[in-house]
Formats: sequence, structure tokens, C-alpha cells
Amino acid sequence: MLSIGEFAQATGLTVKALRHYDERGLLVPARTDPCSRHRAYGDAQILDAVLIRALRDADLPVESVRRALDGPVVARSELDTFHAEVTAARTAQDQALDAAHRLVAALRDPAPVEERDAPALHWAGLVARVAMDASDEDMTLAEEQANDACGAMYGRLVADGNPPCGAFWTSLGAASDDPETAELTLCWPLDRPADGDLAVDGWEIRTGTLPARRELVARWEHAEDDLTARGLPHPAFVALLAELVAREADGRDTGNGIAGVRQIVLGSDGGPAGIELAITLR
Amino acid sequence: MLSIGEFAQATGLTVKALRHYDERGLLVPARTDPCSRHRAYGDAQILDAVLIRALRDADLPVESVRRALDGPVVARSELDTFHAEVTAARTAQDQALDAAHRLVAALRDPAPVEERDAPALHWAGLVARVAMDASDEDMTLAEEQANDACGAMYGRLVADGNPPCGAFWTSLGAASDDPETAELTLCWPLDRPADGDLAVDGWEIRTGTLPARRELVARWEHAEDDLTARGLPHPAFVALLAELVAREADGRDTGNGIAGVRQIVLGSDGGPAGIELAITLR
DNA sequence: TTGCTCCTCACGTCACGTGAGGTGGC
DNA sequence: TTGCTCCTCACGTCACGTGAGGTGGC
Repeated sequence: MLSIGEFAQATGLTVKALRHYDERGLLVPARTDPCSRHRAYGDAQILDAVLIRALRDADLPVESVRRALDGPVVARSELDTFHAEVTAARTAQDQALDAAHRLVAALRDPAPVEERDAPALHWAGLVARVAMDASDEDMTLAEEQANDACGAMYGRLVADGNPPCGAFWTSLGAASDDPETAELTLCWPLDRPADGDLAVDGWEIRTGTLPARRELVARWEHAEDDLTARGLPHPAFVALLAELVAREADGRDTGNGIAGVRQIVLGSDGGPAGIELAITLR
Repeated sequence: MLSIGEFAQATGLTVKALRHYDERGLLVPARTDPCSRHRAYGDAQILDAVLIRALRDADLPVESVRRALDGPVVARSELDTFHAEVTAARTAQDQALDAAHRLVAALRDPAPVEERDAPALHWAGLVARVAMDASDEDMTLAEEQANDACGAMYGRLVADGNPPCGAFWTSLGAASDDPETAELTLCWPLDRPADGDLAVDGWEIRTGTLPARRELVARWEHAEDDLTARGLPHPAFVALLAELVAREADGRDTGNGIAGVRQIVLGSDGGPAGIELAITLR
């Protein structure tokens, strides 16, 4: 029989851990003095203790260790289960670390941001509604449908003799009736106001005129890659936010903030591919 | 200005987390209504929030995230520091998982254990004292010194006309005067009692006679490899412990337990290399 | 008698999550 | 007025570690 201190020495477990395992029922001493409550461990308990130590050193949860004490077959399966969890967690963490690195890089080398005067602009747009918690597949599907509809609207505008006169853009807002749904407006710029009867099957159409205004624009001249994946904000958006932070610190104009951000697709007019993010200053 | 709920939507942080970061001073709302205590966040705070989210998703501690908010240079260094910690922790966990796998394997395929009658045996041994918390280098040094001393004693015994008559063994105990020090006795078996004046420079000598007895023996017939490393018990010891557990469960003889375990080195007589661990049953 | 080990609370760790119970703004 | 969001405690998580304060055995 060994006292708790001797048993701790023999097994490499701490006295505190041994008391904890006693409470949890993992490793109950062979005897506990009913009067002094001193714990006494048998030699044969060293085996369980050594197994507990090995599994806990590997960070298996105590409940899993308890099951593993049932025998080597269970122990093996608990180890395998845990190993799979560890592998998955490491993969997720690696992705998160990678995303964090890319965000920090975007902060250190921000996309260029400039102020510019923008002329008044007529526009017509399709309204696409997307659930906030949409899956990637849903998003891809919605994107295809939206692309088709934009093509259809382009054709209509040309047929009406009022063809788009510049780069396509998108602006994002929450749906007024459901905060869980995002509302994307996919817009073409026009030389003159759109016809009142403009329609595309199955889509809500909106038209309007942007007044002449001063804009703050971030430009990202790279082909679309996976930089926006995994919930990371787009580098151009990061740059725009950083500019807003700087302007706020200096007390400069920040307009309405990011409420009315427009995403302008570059490259369709033969210029460099990429996107611009624009907000209105005044 | 965004309410806490809107800001949570915009950033992907939870409302609870945002309140937590406010308390901790990580991300204090641009304004807090002094009456209702409602929090209001500015658009520009989205940048900090997004960075916090990215770093917390990667599991950086909150204190580290706080420092990272100082700027991209600090953020980069916090990420690198954390990455180094993660790598070290993963390596340690991999080693622990490997050790646990080997222990479970030793439990599933235990080394053979047998009972045997052992004849009475005279012996002479050197006493080596090793601190419990000795480093690996210290252990290696002590092992070399002990090997030299054993060789010297072997020569003395031969010169005395009483040469060792079987396999060398080691037995382990705690030093009587210091529980932090282990006492290894390195023994040669002899045909007749050792001379009283047997001596090896700088070493304590002990002699005695093991009575005829019944032993429980676990045999491990493999060359010494790294299976005993990293604080894992030797597979033969695991087998011996498992046998003790089985015998205790059956109410069979377990002698004095592992108190008097002898480690016998096989192979010096031309037989298969390996070790035996023996305890006395009666 | 003096140390030494042992004992049992009770609280701290870490970054929030989970209610409970209540208040403010549209 | 009714929901809805927001608020502040207070406690739970996980596996022990860290004292505090006290008792038992050699």
C-alpha cells in the first residue's frame, strides 16, 4: 500500500490530480481510512495510473480516459477518435492562422485608396436576396442565376436603345423586412433614365439616379482569387476601413461610413481586372 | 453608429464576445449611452473587430490580440510568436500520443509472464544513487560510471576465485535517508558468498543471499530501444503490472508487489538479448 | 514535541456561453 | 401596448493549481 504522496512519486501524477481522479471516480484508492480519510493505493493501481498519465499527457479529455480504462481495445479506439479530433482542429487552426496572416498583410500593404469626383449617374438594377447564413453552394447557385438575369437585363437595355455606359456595380444592404436577409442590388449605369416598364422575369427591378458626388474609392487590381474566402473581408474593404479609421482619427470627412458601399467590377471595358469599392463622402 | 447586435452581425463576433471585449478594454464601443448603457459602435471599429475575430479564430490569447491591435507590425510578431508556441505544443502532443499508443500496444500484447522456482543465490552488488529528477545527461553519465565500476567488480570477483555465475541484475529502491534519491543495486550472482573485504574505489558494496523462492517474471526479448524513453514504463514492467492486476482480481498470490523488483539483463550468456523483470512471490 | 504528510474547503484559471430577471426604444 | 433588443449579474465550462487552515502518525 502506498500513500498518496508515494503513489504520486511512483506514477508521475500530482497529489492534486490523484485527489481529482478520486473525486471523479477515475482512480479510486484501494482503501481510504474512514477516520483520517487518508488515501492508500495498491501496487496494481500503478497500471491504471500510468495509463491515465499517458492519455492525459496527450490531452485526452478525462471522460475519454475513464472509458479507456475499460481495456486496451477501448483505449485504442479512444486514442483514434481523439487523434481524428486533433487533426481536424489543427487543420481548422491552420486555416485560421493563414487567414489572419493574410488580413495582417492586407493591413500592412493596404490597397490604394483615393478620393475622386463622380458625375451624376442614372442606373437600373436587379435586387437579389440572399440569406445571411447561406451555404457556399447556395451562394454559387445564386451567383449563376444573378449572372443570367444581369445578362438578360443588359439585353433589354440595349434593345431599349439605352445600353449600359460604364462598369457594372453591386451595392449591399439589409432587406428592410428581414434583417437575416441581405439585399444585393446589381446595377448597370445608363446615359439616360431607364424606361419605366423595364422588367426581367422573376426579378425585382429598381432604377434611380446617383447625384454628382465625391467618393472614396479602394481599388484592388487582381483577378478574383480565394482571398475573400473563409469569412475574411476583402483586402479592398480592409483598405477602405483603414482609411475610415485614419480619417476619423484626423477628424476628416467620413461621409455615411460603409452604409452605402458600391462594389464596381473592373476589366469589362478592357482595363485591368479587379474591383473597386466606393463610398460617398458628400 | 451600430447597435451591439448590428455590429455583431457585421463582424461575425457574438454579442457576448463584444461585451466581453468591452470589459477587457479590447474593443470599447465608440459611445455608451450613460443612461441606458446601450453600446454603440462606429463603422471604423469594424476593422479592429475583424482583426480580433481573425486572431481569436486562430486561438491567439486575448492579451496577445490586444497587443496586436497596436498595428500590423506588432500583429505580425504576435502571430509569429503564437505560431511558434503552437508548433512546439503540437510536437509535444504528438510525442505524448505516440507514447500513449505504445503503452496501449504493450497492454494489448503484453510481454510473456511466468512463474518459476528460483534457487538460493549469493550475490554482491554496487550501490548507485541517482536523484529522482536527474536529467538525461546525468543519467547517461551515471550509467557509464556504473558500467565501469561493474567491470571493475567483475575483475575483483574473478581475481578472488569467485566469478559471477549467471546473469547480472539490478534492483531499485528509494534511499532510506532521502526519498528524492533512488538507490540502484547492481548485482552479480555468485557460487559462494562474497569475500568480506570486496571493495571498488568510490562505491558502496553490498552483499547477501537470496533464499530459494518462487518468482513472477516478465521477459522482454528485444534489443534495448527507445521504448523506455519519455517516462513511459518498460513494456515488461507493464506486463508485470497487468499480471498483478489480474492476480489481485482473482485473489491469487501477488507477493510483496513491485517493492522488490529485480531487472535481469539477458544475452550476456549467449542467449537472446533482452531483459527480465522478476518479483518474489514467496 | 516537532516536522512531515495528509485532509477538506474555497477560489483562480480562460474566454466566453447560458440563462435569469429586468429595462429601454420603436 | 407589444415585441424586440438591450442591459447587468451570476454561474458553468475544464482539469486541475494554489493557498488557507487544520488534523493525524512517527
